Amino acid sequence: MNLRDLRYLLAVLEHGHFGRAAEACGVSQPTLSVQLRKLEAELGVALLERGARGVAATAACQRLLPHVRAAVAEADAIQAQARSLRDPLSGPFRLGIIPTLAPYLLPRVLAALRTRLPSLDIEPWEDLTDSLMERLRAHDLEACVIATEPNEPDLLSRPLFAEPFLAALPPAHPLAGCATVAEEELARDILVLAEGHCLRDQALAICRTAASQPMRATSLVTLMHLVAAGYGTTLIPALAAAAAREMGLVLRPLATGASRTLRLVWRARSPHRTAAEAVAQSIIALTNREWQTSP
Amino acid sequence: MNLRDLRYLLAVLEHGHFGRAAEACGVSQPTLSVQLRKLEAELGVALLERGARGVAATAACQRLLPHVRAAVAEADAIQAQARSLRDPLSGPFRLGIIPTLAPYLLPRVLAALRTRLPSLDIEPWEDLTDSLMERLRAHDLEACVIATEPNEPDLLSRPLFAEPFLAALPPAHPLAGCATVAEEELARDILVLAEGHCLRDQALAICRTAASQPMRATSLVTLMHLVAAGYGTTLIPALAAAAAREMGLVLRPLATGASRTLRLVWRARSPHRTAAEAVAQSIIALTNREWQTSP
DNA sequence: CCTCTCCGATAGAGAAAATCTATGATGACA
DNA sequence: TGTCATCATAGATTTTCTCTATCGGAGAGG
Repeated sequence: MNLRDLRYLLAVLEHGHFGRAAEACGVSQPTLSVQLRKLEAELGVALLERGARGVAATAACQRLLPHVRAAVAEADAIQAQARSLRDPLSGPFRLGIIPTLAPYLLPRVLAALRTRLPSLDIEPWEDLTDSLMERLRAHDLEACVIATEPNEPDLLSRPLFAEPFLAALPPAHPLAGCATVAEEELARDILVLAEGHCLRDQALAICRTAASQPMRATSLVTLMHLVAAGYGTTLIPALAAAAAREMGLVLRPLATGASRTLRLVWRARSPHRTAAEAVAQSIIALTNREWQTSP
Repeated sequence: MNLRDLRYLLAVLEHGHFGRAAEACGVSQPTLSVQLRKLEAELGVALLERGARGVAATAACQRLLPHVRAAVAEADAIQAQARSLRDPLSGPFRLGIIPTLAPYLLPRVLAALRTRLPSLDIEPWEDLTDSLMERLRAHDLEACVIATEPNEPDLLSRPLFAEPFLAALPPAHPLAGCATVAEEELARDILVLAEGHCLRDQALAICRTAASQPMRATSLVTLMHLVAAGYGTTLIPALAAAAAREMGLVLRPLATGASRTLRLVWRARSPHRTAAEAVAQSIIALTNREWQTSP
């Protein structure tokens, strides 16, 4: 069975006339005649009653008609939706982001991304790096923003921007008086996130220490509350600075100026790589401008 | 766009593998490869991401997928329903019947018709002859049972049985004592149905008179009530005899034994003519047996 | 590091299907 | 009883699909 023949059938019924239906379909009258006879033969059911004064649907045909119309309507829907998805910079784009970045980056770029890529339907998805990469491989995400290098042959990535780390201290902390903080000093009472957060590993690596804290924090906000309450110090990424300051923390640059590099990662063969590149480009442009206007 | 290609797409997504999908579809792997590329080109959208380890749907494809599945499901529904309609003695069969016959004939034959033609879905439609014929011509009915000859070139008909007329009298009526009633005598105070009922015209013709009654009755039951109440006499078809007797009317054969002939009528070119003939045949057989068992 | 294997893409030939033009058949209508 | 309108049919042509054979790339494993 063929959608074309179903359309022929609907046309003949609509016009009640093979010739006019053929014209409407842009084919010759014998074509309709042959194809509809073939359709009747295939279904084993007489669909049309050919009278001297026009053509009418048989009762059997009337029973089938709702399904015929539905099938044709679904086909039309496929084409209509495909038309709106035709632009590579359109359609759904599921974007994974790590939790230590999402709440601080998204408010800054999401609205602007919608303006720059109006047909791209960016659906943010927040999770830990490993989960994001797994979803990316499983085609459940089109791209993700992470702070590590993916190092997989199937994946491509592009650096977006470097985000400096800052020492976050309670106001009363001895180091709060220094202009910069040496990583080794921070190490003494540093608090880090729960396992799985890349920021945890990076903080420990930068401070050349291992974690031994009794508290478990699964978000930066929790961590900053702990610091504000005087349990210790921590290392936060620069984009979280405003939130930290609002909580009364003192922020100091690190002695080495260590930073993490955020990257956009996507599957090398993904048909959405064009969109991914465009998203990367846009985030780069937006964050560069941001750094300048509100450092 | 083609239903076949949509099925190919679903198969590839289901198997995640062109080769196995091709086998499932009963075609070669290049066929799927070519056809699906063509489908992607036609829609202008990348549907599949071909990876080293299998094939996956793109985000665009996932948006289209519900419509694709729906279109294929509707096509399957068409074929399934067509299969059940394949038998010419199956499917809906809208059968028109005149009001002076329907309530008396249908109870006698409908159940038996269902037994004899179990897949034929007989839907009775009661109306006056003219309306029935109009609906028949308009393909809103497959056939009708009427008491007149259609006399139209597009229509075929077949006599079902002859139904004698009986004089219906109130018990106190002078003619109630006679074994038979002469039509001229009945004519004096005969009551007939409203205009449009063929029985009205036939009764008046048989009695060689014209109607001049003040009362208007649109059903035999009403008419019989009028007779029972002593407003006059009437002529009823034999199948209504039992109902008339139950109302206390006296029934007498007519002197001439006049009767009406019921006919089944259908469109000469209707694809349901086989069913129509079968229905006619069945009614003939059933009523013949009926006459014998309960005259 | 190199081969081996697996998988999808491609090319070209062949088969199948759809379509066209021309014409036939049938019934309505004047 | 022609004439018109309408759908069906025939045969040629074009388009589309499908096949076999083969290519090329990417992992896997020695």
